[in-house]
Amino acid sequence: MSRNEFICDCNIIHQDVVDKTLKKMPDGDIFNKLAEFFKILGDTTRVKILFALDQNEMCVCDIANVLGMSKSSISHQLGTLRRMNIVKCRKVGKEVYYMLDDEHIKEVFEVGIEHIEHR
Amino acid sequence: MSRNEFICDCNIIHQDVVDKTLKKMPDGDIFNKLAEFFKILGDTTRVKILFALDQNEMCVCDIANVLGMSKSSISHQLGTLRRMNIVKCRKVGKEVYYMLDDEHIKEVFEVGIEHIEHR
DNA sequence: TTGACAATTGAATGGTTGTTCAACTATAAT
DNA sequence: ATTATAGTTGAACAACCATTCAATTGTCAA
Repeated sequence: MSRNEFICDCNIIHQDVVDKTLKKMPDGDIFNKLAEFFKILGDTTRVKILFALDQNEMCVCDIANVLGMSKSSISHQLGTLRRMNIVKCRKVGKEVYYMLDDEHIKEVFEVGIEHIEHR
Repeated sequence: MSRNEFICDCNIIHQDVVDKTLKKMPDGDIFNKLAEFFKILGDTTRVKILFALDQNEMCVCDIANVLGMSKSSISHQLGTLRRMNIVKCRKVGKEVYYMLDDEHIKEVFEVGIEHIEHR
């Protein structure tokens, strides 16, 4: 009986490969954070917002009009992006202007586009 | 009455910015594909699988043991990754060995880690 | 051919999430 | 003060998704 039978419903086939790989796996939290970050980019609306903000800073109303969506849903998404430190904003009178808060976003997009266009 | 009132619940504030941005927005499908790609990376299990496969090619059983998860759930996720052309596999007898099918994955990870560690 | 095992698959389930709706705050103008 | 507008927020709903469970396929060994 394998000692792994308690945590997994299958036998190890290559104990050496498993051990070697386990040793190289970093602390578990980095994976959660990475996935959390990519999950943010994994939505069409948010991707469009970020692309638009990469052109100009914009107020909520303008973004809503560019995307053809309601102010409310855009505001919800901007809140998500702000909480993840991907965008920041400044207030001018009644209006709130949003802009990118991460230099890497464009880089990330480019690598993603490379993947898509390569197929 | 603004002509946009029919598609959006708010008035345009900066018509020039909206027009300029709309002109720069690429065809809508690229955003769907980008989001689809990032959504795949937006899951802890899949990120771990990809990190592990970046070390060695591995069979389903070994991956399940490295992650401490069931063969079934790993197989489901590998199917998703295969359908998105992010991993590929080769069959040897009863076993199926999986490996990365995208040179950019490591790059994407690195940019993601940059974002995380920058805060 | 029978039994064992690696892997896949479909259905079911519980949790997550994006949008809508309505109510609300804050600022500006009349 | 009152009205109008920009923006936010919480609840509700529907759609989506990751894991589990059970059944199945395909391959190897006895």
